[in-house]
Amino acid sequence: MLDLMLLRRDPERVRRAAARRPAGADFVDEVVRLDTKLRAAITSVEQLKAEKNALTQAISKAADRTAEAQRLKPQIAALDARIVEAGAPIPELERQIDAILADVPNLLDDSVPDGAGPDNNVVLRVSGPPPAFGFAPKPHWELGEALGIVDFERAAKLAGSRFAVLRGAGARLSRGLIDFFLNRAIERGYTEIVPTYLVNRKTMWSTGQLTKFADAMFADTDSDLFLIPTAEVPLTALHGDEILPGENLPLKYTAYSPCFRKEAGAAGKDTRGLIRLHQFEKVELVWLTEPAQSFDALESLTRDAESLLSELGLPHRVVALCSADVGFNAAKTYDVEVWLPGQNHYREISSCSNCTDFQARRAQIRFRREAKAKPEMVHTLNGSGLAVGRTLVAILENYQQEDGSIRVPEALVPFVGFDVIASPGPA
RNA sequence: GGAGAGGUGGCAGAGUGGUCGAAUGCACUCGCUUGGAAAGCGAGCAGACUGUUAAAGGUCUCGGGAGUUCGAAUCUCCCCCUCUCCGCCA
Repeated sequence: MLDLMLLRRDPERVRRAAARRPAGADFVDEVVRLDTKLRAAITSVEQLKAEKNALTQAISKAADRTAEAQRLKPQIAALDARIVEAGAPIPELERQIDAILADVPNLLDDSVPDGAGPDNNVVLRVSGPPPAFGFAPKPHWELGEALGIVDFERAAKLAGSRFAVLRGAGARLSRGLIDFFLNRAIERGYTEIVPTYLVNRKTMWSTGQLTKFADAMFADTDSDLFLIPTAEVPLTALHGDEILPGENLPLKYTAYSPCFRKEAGAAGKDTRGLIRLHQFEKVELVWLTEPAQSFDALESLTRDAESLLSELGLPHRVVALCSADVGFNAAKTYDVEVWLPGQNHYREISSCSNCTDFQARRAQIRFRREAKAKPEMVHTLNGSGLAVGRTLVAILENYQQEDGSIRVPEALVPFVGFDVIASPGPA
């Protein structure tokens, strides 16, 4: 949520920044108009209430309260009527302002490149040339099914399309990756969390997932609980409605979690393979920082994600998302993309975002610089470190050999207990 | 699932209709004291909005919402949450 104060004080600045988004800046004038009316109404109500409170106080201080109450009743009743009248427009004005602001995306950072779509994203660095193969590399779904370690047919039987079952060495590879990712995060100073995988509506709203733009999430309407689409939600909201001591910042959290997404807007996209499923595994990285540190933190967070790919020997690159591609919550986003030789393109494997104070304001995550200082909003950042399924895809495709077997990246061998996958197992 | 208890400031915990944004204790901040510390003493210490150069001042908040009343932390109703006991269970 944008800062209404900023909108009041400097609507021109908000207008300029918001205009860079496809959503545009039309809301600015409307919000300013509504807010001006709202504040006028509030001011008059408060003045009238002050008058009424003075009379009420007079009663409580009177020698004969009953008599004084009788005497002042008509005046108080008159004030009550005026309070009701002056306050009548307030709920509707607040509702309108909230409804507008709730769906306005975060303001982009100045460093975000302009662009109309993914083609305008800027490649910042490339880890190295993609490896050359002495044969035609296969896509991971062919490799995985031939080895018997990925089973789409039985997953469809169990749950439908966009699900996969891992078997034997595939399952162990997935589990080993989770362990590897978590260990590396801990080594880099992250605190591991086992969060809830279901969250309530308020939590989901507070991290910006519940907007009119959001694809529907899996939910239990009976209890009004939502399956998390990413551990970003519980990790970011962990300190919601709290005021943190400034010296505790930055806070760095990591968590493994399953992620559930309906993918309602992705019909027909990535229908084969493990790329886009209703259920997948991910290790998430989240930072809470002081405002001045958040953009340095974004660089650091992105390096953390990249380092995992480097250690696994997976070719990758980092791109800065352009103005049209940065998501609702973020002021700036770097995507880390891994090379998939079986499909001959780069594919997002981690999306690292600085959400500045946007989620913090929704979730009310604040900090105090010093003991008596006024609370300020923290900045929140998140990124995958990494998406487990997509890493598994990258390993299958990059480490495939001509006979269809898969070498296990050296760094991962201690975590999975074998160095080649030639059959489903026992491996 | 059954029965009961309870939600007050960072924590503990008073407060059952007015002078209560709220006693007291702990924690915390500053000062005094001290060679230094502890103890002791003094002062401060909730958040939001409004207002102002800054302030003063004002409004709201005692889980959330609605109501009774001139006046609600306190009374009534609804909702949410937590805890205890019993049952069941990974």
